Amino acid sequence: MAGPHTLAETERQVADRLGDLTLDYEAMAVVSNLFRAANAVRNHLERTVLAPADLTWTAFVVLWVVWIWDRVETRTIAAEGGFSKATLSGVLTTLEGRGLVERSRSESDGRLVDVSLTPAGKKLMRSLFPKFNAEEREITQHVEDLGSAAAMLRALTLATE
Amino acid sequence: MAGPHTLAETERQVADRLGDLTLDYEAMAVVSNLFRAANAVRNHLERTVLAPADLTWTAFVVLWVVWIWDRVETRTIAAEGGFSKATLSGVLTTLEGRGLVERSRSESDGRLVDVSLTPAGKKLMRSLFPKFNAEEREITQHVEDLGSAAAMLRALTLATE
DNA sequence: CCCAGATCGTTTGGGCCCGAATCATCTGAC
DNA sequence: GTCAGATGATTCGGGCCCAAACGATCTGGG
Repeated sequence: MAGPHTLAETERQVADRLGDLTLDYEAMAVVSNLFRAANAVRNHLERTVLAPADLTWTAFVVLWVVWIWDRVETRTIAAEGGFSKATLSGVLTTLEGRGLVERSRSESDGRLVDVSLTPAGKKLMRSLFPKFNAEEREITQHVEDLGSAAAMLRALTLATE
Repeated sequence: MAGPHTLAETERQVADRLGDLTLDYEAMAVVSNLFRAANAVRNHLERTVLAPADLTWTAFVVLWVVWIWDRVETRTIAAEGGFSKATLSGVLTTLEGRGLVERSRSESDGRLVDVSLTPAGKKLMRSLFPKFNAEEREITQHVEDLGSAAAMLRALTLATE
C-alpha cells in the first residue's frame, strides 16, 4: 500500500495485472500516502516522546483527552480518540494500574463511568505534552500551508461518514 | 487527539492547562487530523470492502504488495507495508493457513524467504482490488487537488526520517 | 408500579502489533 | 578453511484492537 517504490513503478505493475480495468491512480496514491504518513508520524512520536515515558500511542491519546476535558465519560474518550469502547476498557485498566487515571461511577446515571487524571497523571502530561508538541512542530515544519493541510484531512474524514 | 470538538474549543482548554508555554496549535491540528483521517478511512474500507472478504487491513496490504510485485522477500513486504517483520510473520502464517500465499526459501540465500500468491490469492485480489479502488475514489472525490494532497502527505513522511 | 427495550461499560475470543531474544545462514578477514 | 560478526526470519511476551455477547442500569408506556 505504501513504500519506497515510485508511483510510476507501482502504476505500471498494477496496469500489468488489471490492464483491462479502469483505476483511479491518484486516489490510490492519496490513500496510500495517508497511511504511510500516519504510520511514520506515529512511529516517530512513539520513539522520540512516548517510549521514554513508557506510554503507547493509544494510552497517550487517552491521557490527552482526559487531561484536556478534566473529567470525561468513557464513551466520550472513545469517540474523541477514535477507537472502540472495548479497546478503551483495556487501556483504562492499564493506566489505572499505573496510577495515572481514576475511574468513578457517575452519580446521576449508574451506567456511566467518569474518568479523571490522578495527580501523577497530571504531572506526567504537563511535562510530556510540550515535548510532544515540539515534535509535532518539527514534523510539520516543511508543510507549506498547515491550514489547508488540516482542511484536506478533515475532508477525507468527512467523506467516510 | 482527534474528535468532534472544534479546534477553538480544544485550544482554549489546552491554554488553560499550559497557558504559560508556547504551543504550535496548527501543527497540533494537522497531526490530529492526520490520525483522525487515517482511522476513519481505514475503518471505512475495512467495513465496506475487507470485512466481506474476511480480511484485515494488514492482511490486505500484504496481499497487495505480493500481488503487485509477484514474488517478494519478506523484508520487502514489511518495508513496503510499514510494519515490523514480527508482525508480518504472524500475518503470513494466517494467510498461508487460508491458502492465499506461499512461503519458499530463497535458493540464492538460505536466510531469505520469498512469498508469492497462490491461485486462490490471485483470484481474490483480482476481484477485490477494483472494489477497493472504487471506494478510494469515493473517499477522495471531495479533495480538491489530489496531486498536492499526496505531496503534502509525502512531506510528512519524509520529515520523520 | 412494572417490565420491555434502550443504553451503558466490560468481558471474551481471535487477530494484529512491536521490541527483544533466538536460531539459522552468510560474509569477509585472516 | 575458519570463525566472529552481520544479516535474515521467527518466536515470545505483553499490550492494543474490534465485534459480539453479557450484565447492569435507566426510561417510558401501560
